[in-house]
Formats: sequence, structure tokens, C-alpha cells
Amino acid sequence: MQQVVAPAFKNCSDCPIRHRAVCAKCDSQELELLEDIKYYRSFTAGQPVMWAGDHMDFVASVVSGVATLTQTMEDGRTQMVGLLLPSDFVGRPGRGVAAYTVTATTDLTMCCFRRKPFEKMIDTTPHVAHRLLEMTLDELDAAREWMLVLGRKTAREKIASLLSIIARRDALLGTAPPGKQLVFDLPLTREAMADYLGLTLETVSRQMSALKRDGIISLSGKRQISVPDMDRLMTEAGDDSDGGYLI
Amino acid sequence: MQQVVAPAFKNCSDCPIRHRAVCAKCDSQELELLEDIKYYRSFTAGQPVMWAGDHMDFVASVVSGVATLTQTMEDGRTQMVGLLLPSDFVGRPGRGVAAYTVTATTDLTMCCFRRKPFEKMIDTTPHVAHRLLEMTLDELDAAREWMLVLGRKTAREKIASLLSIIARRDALLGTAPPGKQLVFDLPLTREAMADYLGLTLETVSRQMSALKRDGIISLSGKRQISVPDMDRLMTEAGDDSDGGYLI
DNA sequence: GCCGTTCCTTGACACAGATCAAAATTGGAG
DNA sequence: CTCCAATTTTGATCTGTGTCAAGGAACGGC
Repeated sequence: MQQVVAPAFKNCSDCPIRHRAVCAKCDSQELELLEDIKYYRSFTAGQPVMWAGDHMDFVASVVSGVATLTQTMEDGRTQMVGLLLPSDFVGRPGRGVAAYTVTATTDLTMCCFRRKPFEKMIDTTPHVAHRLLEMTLDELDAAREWMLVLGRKTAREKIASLLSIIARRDALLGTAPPGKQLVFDLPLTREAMADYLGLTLETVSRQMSALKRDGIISLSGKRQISVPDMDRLMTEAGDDSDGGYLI
Repeated sequence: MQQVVAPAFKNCSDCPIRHRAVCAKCDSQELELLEDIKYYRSFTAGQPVMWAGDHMDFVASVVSGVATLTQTMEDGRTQMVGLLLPSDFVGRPGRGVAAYTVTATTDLTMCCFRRKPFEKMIDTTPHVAHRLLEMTLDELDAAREWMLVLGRKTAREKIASLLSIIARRDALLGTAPPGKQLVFDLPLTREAMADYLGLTLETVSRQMSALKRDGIISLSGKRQISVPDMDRLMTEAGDDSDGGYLI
């Protein structure tokens, strides 16, 4: 099922996530070590990357596309526990079994590192270990912010929170012009949004309609969102529209 | 408000969390470096340790007692985002401002490290950095398990999940005899439990009463819980009673 | 030992979001 | 272009949990 295709670039120096991923701080010598243990894999939108419980002999960086990390109960209730964007890291050094199910929600390319040699690198090259610690601490902060969303926000605030997270990321990536009107594509179905936010897909749909009706967002097709006033969206999310650190 | 008292031991080799905290892998030479930058602080039950936004010139390990990490919205809605038990780490290297409010829920002693020298140690002694990475990854896993609880579990399942987490921890610490009947103290008020689980304190109280009525738990006083059948509690939590790794 | 404070329990009722059901829209295959 | 399947929207109703309110139990200070 998995397609293995060549990415659009040849080596690390041309890599689009070179300066943000786990390899960000590596010097050219360390990069060579990584080159030896890496390979690319690509997946099409909707494909599973791995299932919770699978044996895993690699860790990876997302190069392009979006993937989700989900956890499922026996009766089928599903909760998304991570949203993986370009430069994010997948897998845990020292753990050979996947703890979560990973699914590509858009076409996806990952840069995979064979696990054993990567673990050795962590022990020997401080740059990789240090960057991985930094990224893990960032993920922990994101997870904790998300807990507040899941535990205490209303359905409308949850939707607004998710939209503002994605909008902010797109603004960072420079996709949008610096002008006020933000436009971006939702990389998630209504169901995936529901799994992210601990809601049902019907509630997601209703709240999206409500935000549209109230002029907070507008839609072109089902997936393209534009936000005329970012501050207003942030207010709907229940966040202090100023206080928040822009990452 | 903060009481600074001497702990019951003198140096790291007598420390009760010596083998589990961030210093777990340090050799005696590294320990000496830590001794130079550490000091103890104690707090009584209920005292705030720090407020979100406070300037913070230390990081710390919990030596004894329990503390909570909470996040609060402008209108007062509160969500607990971390439960700090002995050996857990507080603070983030590289960040001088507290992101969360920390509160002692029992009498608490922390081993504090001055932040700047600690950051230098992370860069120079791989044992500390490596252990901190490991601990952060564990916390991230815990946070993700918690997301499933917050997003998808019913009130009854949430309470059962919290009780089984605390029961398992106490079992690990060897407080309980290896027999079946687990007995432990809840280190949290009903309100703190509600903040942990994204519920109101009334709902927590009702569900505690329901679990008691159904014989899943029994109470002596408000805080001492006994669990006659751990598997049954796990089932109520919606967890596979076998599959779960006992950490 | 009494009293006040804090914490906890229980009840009545309201409402946000879930559930069940069906129709509408979209996008891709042929 | 047409049709089919997947996704999304909308409607009607139900229910779990929140909200408001009142008492009760436990604990520390005097």
C-alpha cells in the first residue's frame, strides 16, 4: 500500500525543513552521519502510516504534508493526540513499538532514520539530543494547551481554537501575505476535527456554520477558510488576543 | 509566605528520589556539580509555589509531596495540566517565565537548581540532558493519555481513570502490600479532581458516590480510598484491564 | 467543647452537545 | 456530462453534565 517515491530534492542542504527539524543544529559532519541512516517514504492522503502496537524500526521527521496521531478505545471512541506538521518528529528513541496510530491526512513525505543508529547518534552527538529535547518540550507545551481546550472550552471556542492554531502556523510559514486577510486550507475532515476536539462531527459542522453565519470566517468550498479579522477569531477562541506568545 | 526548612537528609546520596529524578544517571562527580547549585524549599499544603507569568530563576525536582500545574482562562475556568509527584521535574531550561501556575496540594519539598548553571550543565553533561529527555518524553505520553480521558471519556470513566492512575503509582512506590486490596490517600480535593478531569466538583462528588454505591471503591473519611478489585476499577475506566503497560 | 470555615454531598432543573435520521453538496471515475 | 460514493449540512429529539441552591460533615482555633 505504501508508495516509496523520491522527494523533490537530493540531500539535506536542500531539505525544506533543514533548519527546523531534529537535525536543525547539526553541522555538516553530523549531517553526513544522518545521511547514511536516512531514507524517504511517501504516503497519499488517507493512508495509514503505522498502527498503535506495530513494531517500529525507525523514527522520522515530517518533510511535507500533515499527519495525525490518534488513540482509540476498544469501543471505537477516537481521540487525536497530536497533529504532525512539516519538521515535526515521529517516534520515540528507545521504543520499538508504536504507541499511537499515525495517519496521513494529506499527501505526506517523511524522512525516516533507522532507529538503532539514530539512538546511537542521540548518545554521541549533543546537537541532535539537544534539539530533540527542545522539540519535545515544545510538544509538551502544545499538549498542555490542548488539554485546556479539551477540558474547559465550549464547542464554539474549540473550533475557533483549532482554526487559529492552523491559521497562525500558516502565517508563520509565510503562505499568507502579511496583510490582514488570512486564507488557508484546512488539512482535516470534519471527522478529524471532531477527533481533535473531543466533539462529534455534527457539532463541528454546526459550529463551523455558526462561525460563518456570524462573519468570523468565510468558506470557499468546504476546506478553504478565510479569516477577515484574526483578533476576532482569537477572542472567539477564548484566548487573550494579545497575551499569547506567537510560538 | 514560603517556608524554607531543612529536609530530613543532608546530601544527594541519601535523597529519596536519587534514582528516579533528573539526576538519576549522574556519577559522583556530576552530583558534586549539582550540589553546588541546588537548594531546598518547602511549602505547606495549599500554598502557591509560583504563578503563571512569574519570573523564574530556578528549575526543580519534587522531592516529597504533590503539586499541581494549572492553566486558567480570563473568566476563571481552570484546567490542571500536570500532576507533579516525587521525582518529577518543574520548569523548562531556557525559559525564564513560568508558563503554568504551580500549587502544593500536600506539604511539599523541592530540590531547586539555579537556572543558569543548570542550563550550562545540560549543555555539558550528557547524563542530565539524556535523563531530562527521557522524563519529558514520559510526560508527553502521560499528557496524551490524559487527552483521551478529557476528550472522550464519560464522567464516571474519568473518575475511575484518575483513581487508577493514583492507585497504580502508590502500588509502585510500595506503599501498599502486594495483596489485592489497595488502599491509598487521595492527595486532591474534589475541586482539584474536577480541574484535573474537566468536570465540576458536584459531578465529581456524585460519581464518587456512585462508584462507592456500586462497590468499585470504598471510602474511609473523604480522602482514604480502598479498591477491592483493581481490574474492576480499570474496566470502569474504559481501559483494557490487561493491555496497559504498568509503566 | 463550641463555633466558624472549609470541604463535601445531594437535589431540582436547564442546557450544550450527543444521537438518530435524512437530505444536500462535492468531487472523482467513467 | 453523468453518476456514484464520500463528505457535509441540517433537523428533531434525548441525555449527561452543568448550574443553582441548600444542608451536612470534618477540622482547626479559641
